[in-house]
Amino acid sequence: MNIGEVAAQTGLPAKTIRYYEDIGLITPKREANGYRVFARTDAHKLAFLARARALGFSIEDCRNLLALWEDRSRASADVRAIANEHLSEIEEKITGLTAMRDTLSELVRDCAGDNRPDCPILKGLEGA
Amino acid sequence: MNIGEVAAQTGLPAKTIRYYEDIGLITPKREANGYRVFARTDAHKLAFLARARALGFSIEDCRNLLALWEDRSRASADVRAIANEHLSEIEEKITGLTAMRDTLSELVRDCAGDNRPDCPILKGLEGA
DNA sequence: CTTGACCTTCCCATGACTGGAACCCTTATG
DNA sequence: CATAAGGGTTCCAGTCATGGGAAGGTCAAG
Repeated sequence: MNIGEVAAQTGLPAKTIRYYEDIGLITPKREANGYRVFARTDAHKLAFLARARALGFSIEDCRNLLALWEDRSRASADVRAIANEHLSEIEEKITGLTAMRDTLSELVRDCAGDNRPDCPILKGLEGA
Repeated sequence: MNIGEVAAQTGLPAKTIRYYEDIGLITPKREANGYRVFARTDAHKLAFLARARALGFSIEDCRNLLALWEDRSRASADVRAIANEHLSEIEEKITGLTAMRDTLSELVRDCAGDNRPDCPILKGLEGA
């Protein structure tokens, strides 16, 4: 399989796949002409990576998850620890964004949004 | 006012304040010795920027908001448009993160998290 | 006179890509 | 047989909003 095909299969851009090789997440073989050859296991790894990234795991988390995935004698506790850690980061982000949204939507609600210069949004940004 | 004082006042790191000067958000004067001198208006601008950044506005949004803030003949509609645009970006992010959280917490919930290798989280990442 | 706390500029690094240039390989067509 | 299209390759630079750290100038206190 060439890079284009595996890109189409996994939904990852070819550029990203090359990058993943660069940082050592995958190690596809090469043909005589220099082209990368992706074995089925490479494609599986990339699909795994695509899903993990879609769930917001960092590249380093992905590296660790991939290692656990390939380790037949892993402990599911190790996987769970990574996932749980990530889960609380996500929840923190949601909390922060929700606070932003609430503040901002109040300001927007109070703003007439017309031709006049008077603007509660700017007043809100100006000072407490 | 020197940079340290205005940093303490606004809560912005000195590095960030220098960066804001670099990209033209503020233009503090200089003393004979080369030190930046922050007038009260500079400090106000920085406080404004700190609040806008805390609400997640991009630097470019901040630049535009700052221009509107200083324009006595602005239309509040212009401010509102920027804020509304940003608001929907925030809401998109919240939606995406919430979806991640839901998927991930399901996987975590189903994972025993013990010494055994069997792991629903990895299975979930492996394929649909 | 020296110490320590400021301040300055400059360059490099982050995360996870993305864009683009310049070039090679393969196949189909005029 | 030349060429054009559509793969592939490497390498370099840019993104966003800073942060780290080096190398050095300035200033007030002891």
